[in-house]
Amino acid sequence: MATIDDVAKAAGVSTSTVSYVLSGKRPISGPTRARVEKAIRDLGYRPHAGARALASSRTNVIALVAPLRVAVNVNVIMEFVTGVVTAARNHNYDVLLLTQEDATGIDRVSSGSMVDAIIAMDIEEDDPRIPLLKAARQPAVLIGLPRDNAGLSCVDLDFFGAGAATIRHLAHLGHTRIGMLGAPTAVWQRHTSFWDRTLSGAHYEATSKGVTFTAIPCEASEVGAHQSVTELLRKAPDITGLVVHNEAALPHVVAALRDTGRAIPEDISVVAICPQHLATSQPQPLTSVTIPATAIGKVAVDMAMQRLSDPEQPAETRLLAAELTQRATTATLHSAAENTSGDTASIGLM
Amino acid sequence: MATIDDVAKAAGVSTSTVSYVLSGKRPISGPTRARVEKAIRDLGYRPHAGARALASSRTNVIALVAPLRVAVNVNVIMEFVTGVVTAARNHNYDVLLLTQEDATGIDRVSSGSMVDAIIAMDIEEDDPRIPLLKAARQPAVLIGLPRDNAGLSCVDLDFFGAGAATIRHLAHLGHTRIGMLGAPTAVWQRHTSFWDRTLSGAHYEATSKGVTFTAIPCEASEVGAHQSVTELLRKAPDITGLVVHNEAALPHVVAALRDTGRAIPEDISVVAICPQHLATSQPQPLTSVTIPATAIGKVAVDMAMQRLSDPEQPAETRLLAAELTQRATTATLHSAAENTSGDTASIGLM
DNA sequence: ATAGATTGTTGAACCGCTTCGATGATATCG
DNA sequence: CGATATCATCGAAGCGGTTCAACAATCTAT
Repeated sequence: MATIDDVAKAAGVSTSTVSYVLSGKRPISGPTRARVEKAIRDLGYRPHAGARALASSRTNVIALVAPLRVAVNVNVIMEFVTGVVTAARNHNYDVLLLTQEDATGIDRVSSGSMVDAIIAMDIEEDDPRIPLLKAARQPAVLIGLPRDNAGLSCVDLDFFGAGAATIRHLAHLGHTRIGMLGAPTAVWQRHTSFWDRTLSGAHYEATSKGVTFTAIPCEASEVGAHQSVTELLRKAPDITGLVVHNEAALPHVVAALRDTGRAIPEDISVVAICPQHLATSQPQPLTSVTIPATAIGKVAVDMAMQRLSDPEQPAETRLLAAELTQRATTATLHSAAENTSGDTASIGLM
Repeated sequence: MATIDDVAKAAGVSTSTVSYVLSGKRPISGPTRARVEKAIRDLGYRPHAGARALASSRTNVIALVAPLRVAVNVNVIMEFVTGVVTAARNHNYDVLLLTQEDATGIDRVSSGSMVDAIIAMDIEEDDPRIPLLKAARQPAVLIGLPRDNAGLSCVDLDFFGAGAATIRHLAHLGHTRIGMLGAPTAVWQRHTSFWDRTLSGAHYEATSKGVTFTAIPCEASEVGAHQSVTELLRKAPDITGLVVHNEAALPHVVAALRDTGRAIPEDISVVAICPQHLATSQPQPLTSVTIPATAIGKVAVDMAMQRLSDPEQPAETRLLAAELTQRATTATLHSAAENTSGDTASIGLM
């Protein structure tokens, strides 16, 4: 492997000149720069990452802490990861992948100076990683919103707004009895931050709009989806609107509703909170609030880069606005009443 | 950050002694070792990864090249990644994540000495990455089996054997008209290695067992699955056995078969090639050949480590034996005949 | 013509660790 | 008892870059 000295020799300049050509931190005359660049090309020279990291205290690597268990939401996670990796490359950064499960990971890569910044996803309200991230010498960006985020940058979809938007949309269409199928019980109990916030937003909007609102958990499997639909319809048999915030269960929920003889959107309107491709790839495109996973990943990287370039930069929290797109699965209660018994309509007036 | 010199000073020894305590490459007396270890603990010392890499030409990082596009088989990919990351940690290695799309990635991390080895997944017959991997100074391990694998280590499920096993199983149950739904057209055309081999194995076994065999592609979506099922039943209306090698389409295929009025396994036996959790999590557990993704990821890492510890170690190819597990979706043609018209049975005798 | 500023390049120190050869102290043997 | 082997530790030379102070050469203003 050619070293920087080999290049310098070949170009007839000092090693520092080569370094400055590479980094652009000092002006180099045209002819000199050309000679150096030729030598680099001829020798196929590539700076040694370790040497560079040692001398400059920059690794050009960021750590990404991701939940790699076979999770309910692999699709969403994958999209986050893709967004992060792609954005990182645009800043000339590579990504070191850590699993949530490897508790020592954060400390290891941080105090070992393996990375310049850390991005952690799937953050819970009281996430055990928070103290580690605060203690790290490198800036950290969380994808999610923990209870205590002092000194840490956070990005996420405005899930409170997302929850509210779904209710507002359904209420606007005339629905007054609304149900919600959410995360699996485990996520619910873990107080994963996104889920708590969706629920609050929905509750808040339901209260202020005066509509009844019933939310229950939903497992990710086909069987679980059927059970949850059954239970929800038992608890609140008169609902005409349903919010589903569970990517994995989505298709099964739709199927289960049909199995009960309910037509979508004639008998029941359905709005999802999920990545866009999931909403549009269904046989009947779903009205949905998009989870812009790729965009969030990109913002996370950008925030990390910002804090690297200006260490004085204070931590900030950025919540991306929720946008609801109406597709084929929601309709006004009025038009629904045309195709169904008067019961539903009268209930709507209660 | 404390350096090795700080530790040496605190322990009253030379820096090299500290280094040898850490690496164990030279014997150190009990008392000395104890003093050094105490100093390390007191100072919270962690070796600087860059410095270490520079001095030892070992980074303790491996690169993993993964297809991060939202692929049909996110679940499987995720499982490979998990297997690799977990296994890597057991060897005290971290994982740098590269995307397939970033063509420069392999060369960058290789010639920049960012990693000690490279693992590439989702290999095609004539994969454009092969020349890059051969040119790399670091050992490479492929998950998949390209046409030309000289000098490269490969691991994969024995997909030829898997394809053969599905046919053998169905033939053993008396089925003589067998259909197969495979990868999407794109994968088929790309000659992704696993799919070609499954097909060959199935064909080979079908020929030798004298059963008729019809395979067509299948897209990953619900709509695509329905279309493929319809087309297959048009081309080969008399099939009593079906092999599905397409994780994403699996549940939709099952649903589509039911929609045609066929009961599983009474009217048609179904065997899948997919990760185990997918087969068992269906409402009706599927007879399947397991894709042991986690295990393959682990083997890939182990092979890489082996070649690192002994550079003379020649490249080898390891194909994990395919194992078929019978569950609820396959039955003998005889018992099927009891519940169906004589037509099927007579065709079975042809 | 000369002091001062600007531009382009260099030499050398340093980043933090590994590893090899050397050294002194003990143990082993004929 | 002296010669030799063994054990534990040390000093110093890299590994391959970055960066700073300094210097030479050229340009501007007086």
